[in-house]
Amino acid sequence: MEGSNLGVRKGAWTREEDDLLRQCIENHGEGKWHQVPNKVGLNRCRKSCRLRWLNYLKPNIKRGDFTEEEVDLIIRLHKLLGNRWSLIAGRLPGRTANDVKNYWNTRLRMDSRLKKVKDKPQETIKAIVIRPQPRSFIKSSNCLSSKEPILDHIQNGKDWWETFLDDEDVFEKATCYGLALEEEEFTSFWVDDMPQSKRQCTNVTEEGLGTGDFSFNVDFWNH
DNA sequence: AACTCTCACAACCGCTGTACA
DNA sequence: CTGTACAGCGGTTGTGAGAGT
Repeated sequence: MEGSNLGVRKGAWTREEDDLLRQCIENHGEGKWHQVPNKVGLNRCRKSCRLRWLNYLKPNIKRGDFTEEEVDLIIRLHKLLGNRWSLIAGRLPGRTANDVKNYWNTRLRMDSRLKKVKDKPQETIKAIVIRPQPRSFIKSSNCLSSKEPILDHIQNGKDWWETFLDDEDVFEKATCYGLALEEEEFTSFWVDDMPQSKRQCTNVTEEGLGTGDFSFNVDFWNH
């Protein structure tokens, strides 16, 4: 049973433990966390290993203070998504869910900037969260529309975004999320299951943004 | 110098969702 | 359909450093 690992070490990680974990991930890759302790002789539970890697050891983790832009994004996303820290962190390259959560709990919860947003009259801010749902893409026209027929077009076993990047006039199906803050012209769009490194952020100029009637013009670029 | 308090961050715990037999 | 194992998430706690008294 989880949590009853008698004799498993707890508390702060040592440099040696970090090295063992890093070595294990480099050799075997991420995932299969339950096997990690045995593979390298780490006396830690799989949760502890996973957390240490994701929050501290993983390459590309950004250290240091959050920028104004990041803080602004956190506030906006939290207003839309609530305490869904992993989703919020997913929009902040190099930041972890734990980082965002800690930052929120220690510095932003009582921040005056939040109060400003909260105090705005309800009719001046309209946050629209497009829940995960299938959309179709037409690359050639840089257009995304729910009115297009959704095609189950799976090509050569590739992930859909691979073909999306390679080919012209490719229709693909995906589950996507969209966010839009009316008035402040903040809009973003991302696609579920797309690896962070390959995610495409978008500038979205919206027309008729509302329930069931989407018509986006999308500028794509790669990270 | 010694003690207390506060804050930021690391880590743990309990729970949920999912895959699979 | 049910039980089990696992990954992942959010809430909470522990801890160390620095500031204040």
